[in-house]
Amino acid sequence: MNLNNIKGKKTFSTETIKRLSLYLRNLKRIRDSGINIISSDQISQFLEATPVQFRKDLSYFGGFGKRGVGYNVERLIKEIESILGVNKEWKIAMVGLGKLGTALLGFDGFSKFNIKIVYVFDSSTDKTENVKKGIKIEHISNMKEVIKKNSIKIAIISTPPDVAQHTANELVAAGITGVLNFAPILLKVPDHVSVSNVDMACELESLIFFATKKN
Amino acid sequence: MNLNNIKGKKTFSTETIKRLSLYLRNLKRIRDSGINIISSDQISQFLEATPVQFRKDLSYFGGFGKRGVGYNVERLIKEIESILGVNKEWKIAMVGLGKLGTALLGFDGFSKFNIKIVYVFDSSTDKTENVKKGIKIEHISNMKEVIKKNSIKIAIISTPPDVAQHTANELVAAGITGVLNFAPILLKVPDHVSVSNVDMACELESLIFFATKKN
DNA sequence: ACGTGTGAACCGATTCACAGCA
DNA sequence: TGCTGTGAATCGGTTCACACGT
Repeated sequence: MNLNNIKGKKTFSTETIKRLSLYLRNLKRIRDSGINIISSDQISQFLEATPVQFRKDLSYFGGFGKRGVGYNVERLIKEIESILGVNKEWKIAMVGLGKLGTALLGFDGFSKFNIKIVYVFDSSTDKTENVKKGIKIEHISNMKEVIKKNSIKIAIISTPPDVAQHTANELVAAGITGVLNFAPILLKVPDHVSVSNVDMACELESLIFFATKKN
Repeated sequence: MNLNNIKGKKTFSTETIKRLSLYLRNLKRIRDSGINIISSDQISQFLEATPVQFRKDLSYFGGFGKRGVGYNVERLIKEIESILGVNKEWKIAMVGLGKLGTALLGFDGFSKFNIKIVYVFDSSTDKTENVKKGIKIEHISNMKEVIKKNSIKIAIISTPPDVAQHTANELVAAGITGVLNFAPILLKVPDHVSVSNVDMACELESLIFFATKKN
């Protein structure tokens, strides 16, 4: 049992954590296809990861496999869920209900991961008191209070870029410690807050480069 | 003038290209605020990149600055657009018009980058001949032909995971060389095809880890 | 003097090679 | 024997330090 996440001495990277999330999803699919035991070699065929990387990533949090045998799929799912902290439902907030925010709400792709957008805030008053898919849209002036009262920790910023930093400041003041940021700007936040930037335009533009320059 | 993208000897990474795209967007905002000349030190304040990284990234494609002075914003924008190949309009295709695909179409966040989703394919016949926002939704059986005929090079896969690989195969056969993949599986494609995976659930799950484990 | 451009040094993540255990 | 778990080696990307041009 090796716990590297001891204060000041974490040897695993952000990528390790993202991969754990990916492993988890694939393990669930493997479980659903009726497989109980799997080796790192077998699972690597479903993944953009080598068998060693899979084992190494897991080794940061303990050894969950049996030498000479492999991994118990069901147990590994439970362990990774526990490591990530996704073994309970997460209620998260979203700020900004423009085109992007509306699209994200409609997409609703997080609910099957036990992540639910339950609070949505927007500055436009005509959306206030509006209800979309059972979610009450509240005015941004209530944001701080609602987030504080309900101890929300994770928020999605889907506001226009020019108000994103201000929004982030408010969210941090309200107790948010994780931000999924869709605004194409660099958010300045305190050390205890994590920001993950999603930028599909950058992905597409780099794709255009590689898809047309390769030979 | 240094061209490292000579066959078999490219020294820059995928990250370099993604950063160029990010630089481009920020340079445009800087231009719009009326600034003509900027140093790498100044621009780095808008970015998650150091001044050296900015200069290094550019140096792979040539020296665009003036020593002792800085960079001409307008010229740099033109140069980066030319490097990425985004100095013309890109017509791209989308396959799969479920919740995610519909959300992406509604979001329409690519059009301001000169990237337009002009062909949408779906297997459901009741969506066929349908028109959304001026885009004709075609049945997937026409996909190969339409993509070939119009020389489309980039496609978005927003199908369910179980048909994503098959879709990718068809797309590659039709001449696609770049895929933005939203399906949470590993696509197997030939070497000349680039795949960029977008997985917001992974982002959120890793965010939950860091946002709750940090202290 | 000032800021760019870049080989060299550094550092962190991945991969290797093998010890350890069922 | 087979596959996991992991210190050591390797590799690649970032940062340093400084030469160069204006």
